[in-house]
Amino acid sequence: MGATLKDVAELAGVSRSAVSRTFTEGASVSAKTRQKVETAAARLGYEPNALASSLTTGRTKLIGLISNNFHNPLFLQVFDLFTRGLQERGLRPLLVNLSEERDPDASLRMLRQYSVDGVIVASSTLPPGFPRAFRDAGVPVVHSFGRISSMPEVHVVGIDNVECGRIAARTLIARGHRHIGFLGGPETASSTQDRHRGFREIAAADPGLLVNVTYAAAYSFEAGRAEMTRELARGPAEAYFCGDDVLSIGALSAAQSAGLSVPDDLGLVGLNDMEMAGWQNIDLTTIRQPVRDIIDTSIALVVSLLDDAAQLPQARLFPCRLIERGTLRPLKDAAKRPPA
Amino acid sequence: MGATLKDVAELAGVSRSAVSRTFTEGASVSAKTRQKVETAAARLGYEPNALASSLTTGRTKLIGLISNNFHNPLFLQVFDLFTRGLQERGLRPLLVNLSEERDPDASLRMLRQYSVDGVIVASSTLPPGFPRAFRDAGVPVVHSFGRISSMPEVHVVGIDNVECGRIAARTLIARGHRHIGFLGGPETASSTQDRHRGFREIAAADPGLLVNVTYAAAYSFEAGRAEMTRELARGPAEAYFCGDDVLSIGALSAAQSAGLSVPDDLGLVGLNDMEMAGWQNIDLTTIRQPVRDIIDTSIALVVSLLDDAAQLPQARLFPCRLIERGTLRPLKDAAKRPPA
DNA sequence: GAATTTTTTGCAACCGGTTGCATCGACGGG
DNA sequence: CCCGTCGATGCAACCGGTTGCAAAAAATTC
Repeated sequence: MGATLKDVAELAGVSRSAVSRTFTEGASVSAKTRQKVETAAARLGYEPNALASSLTTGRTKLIGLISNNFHNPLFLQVFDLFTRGLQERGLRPLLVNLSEERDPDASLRMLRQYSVDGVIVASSTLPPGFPRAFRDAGVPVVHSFGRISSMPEVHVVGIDNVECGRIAARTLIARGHRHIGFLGGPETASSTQDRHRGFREIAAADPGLLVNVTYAAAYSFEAGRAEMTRELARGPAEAYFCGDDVLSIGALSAAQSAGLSVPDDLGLVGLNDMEMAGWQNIDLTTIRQPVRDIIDTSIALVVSLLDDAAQLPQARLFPCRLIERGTLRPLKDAAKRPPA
Repeated sequence: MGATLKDVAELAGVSRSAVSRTFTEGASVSAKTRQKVETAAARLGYEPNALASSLTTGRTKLIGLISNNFHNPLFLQVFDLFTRGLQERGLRPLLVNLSEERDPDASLRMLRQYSVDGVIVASSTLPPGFPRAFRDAGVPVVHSFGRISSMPEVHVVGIDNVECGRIAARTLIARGHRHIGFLGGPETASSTQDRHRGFREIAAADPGLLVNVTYAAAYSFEAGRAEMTRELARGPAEAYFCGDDVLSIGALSAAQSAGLSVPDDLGLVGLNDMEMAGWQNIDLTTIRQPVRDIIDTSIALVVSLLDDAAQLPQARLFPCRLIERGTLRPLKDAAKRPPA
């Protein structure tokens, strides 16, 4: 359908190599031939075939962008930033949806068949087998929003979930609550486990503190609402740390339906600080995850790995911080603050 | 890095063609050679290079998935359904973010360089130049969520926005409102124009009806909230049709901040029925856009165009329907209903 | 103006596959 | 037993590019 190198070469009256060189950064071509080639190419509407060239160069500039978070509003922003960032660097995201029962191996084979130059997994969990499979294939992998470990199998960029748990617990205690709650996502999620660990650690250091721990079935509105409804029936804590903003909004909804006033009757702290947390009719106090930093770092990392895939897997983590809004009561009185 | 056809051929003791054929659907290979080849391939961890084969077959199975809606929560669902649907058919979505000032021509060239087999544009507006450029290149284009026209330049799958405007106006009138409002997105958006047309058409047929028309600066929460705040100051209608759910939620928030009770003091009808419209603490009455149907149809269409790109551009539209929730008062009394 | 260096150019091989064509062998029929 | 048929196989050319190498051309030096 489209014009090829040969067509352009013939029209311009030069060799195919000459044409190839004019389209290759930093190749040696005289101004005259370049001129001839460019007018010929323009006339034919020629575009070099990136796939054909990848055969000899060994670079496709394709990056597999893998995720299973197609229900978390935060990830719309994540996809936006990833696609923009990759595009700006001349890389093309090949999007892979790993939701549901889809066989991860099939996706893995697919990515190898398309010889992606690198892979970014944007998900808290990494499908088993991915690290080894890609290492064997020599394809760099960056795990964004992943669990930070001291001995990572692949490069990880994310937040310190344990520390988030600590921040949350400290915050709830600082607000004067003596009965606090942890409302996590699925108990099997490593992010939930890590946050619980940090939360428990701080709570345990405070004798006499009452702690409720409960888990929602999913990181979703419905699950949050259902679990909080159950919790209200069981006898709730005064304030909860929820493992995600959507979960928090579900819990908020349950509290409102029960006629409770937030933050007076029930306090809530979320996690993520997704856009809607700031909406005035939600106004969620939450712990902000530095999404932009994580993504920028992930992209920079994958770019650097393109040149040198052999770097030892590292974990890079970013600090999170509390965003004060309306679902948690303010500090009781100045006296409780540490002296300035 | 990975094993090639040649490696497998040598290990299996057959020709390269034999190997190629065992991996090609419907090629003629004896059971014996297939066996030899498969064990050799398994031993080497061989995966055929899809890009190399695309060179001769002329098919890449890559589909450009273009969008500029990376801020509308509906589109997370849209990406989910598109990626899943494409994957299930063995197609690979190459995601393109057309947000902001990015040069559409650059994306266009990129898609040609990667020889995508087809393009799906998931956006209400189509970048100018796309239709011709792709037609010239012989690449099928499907415009999802696009404006329906009787003389489409490319295949369009979407909803009838004019009819949505009519439905909204009829609904507001049926609820007994005599002063109704249209709160659109940006006035330049064709979707907004079409909806306004339908809305106005019905309103004009009802003498004595008061109509406010106003436009938000964007399809966003903040814009909806700001515009409704202004409208409340100016003297609002009794009930509004908002051009999008997020916009509606912004308007809802403005009403709540002003101390108005919804739907008693102010009625609201949104459009899209995105997931959060059903959340109990939002509970938005809205017009549902059949997202799944649009996407399934778009994918089926692009698949059929892969075999026969010459089909004349068609517009396929789906009906929308009102989803009754809590932001619009119910029908006043049974007497007003059409007799059964 | 000749000798030397540097730049430009084309040739040909190669990247990893596919495929038309001719050959080869096996098999069934007469 | 010979012939025709047909499936299986390999050869070689091709898909659309890139690149090492040597020759040609241009620029520089003396």
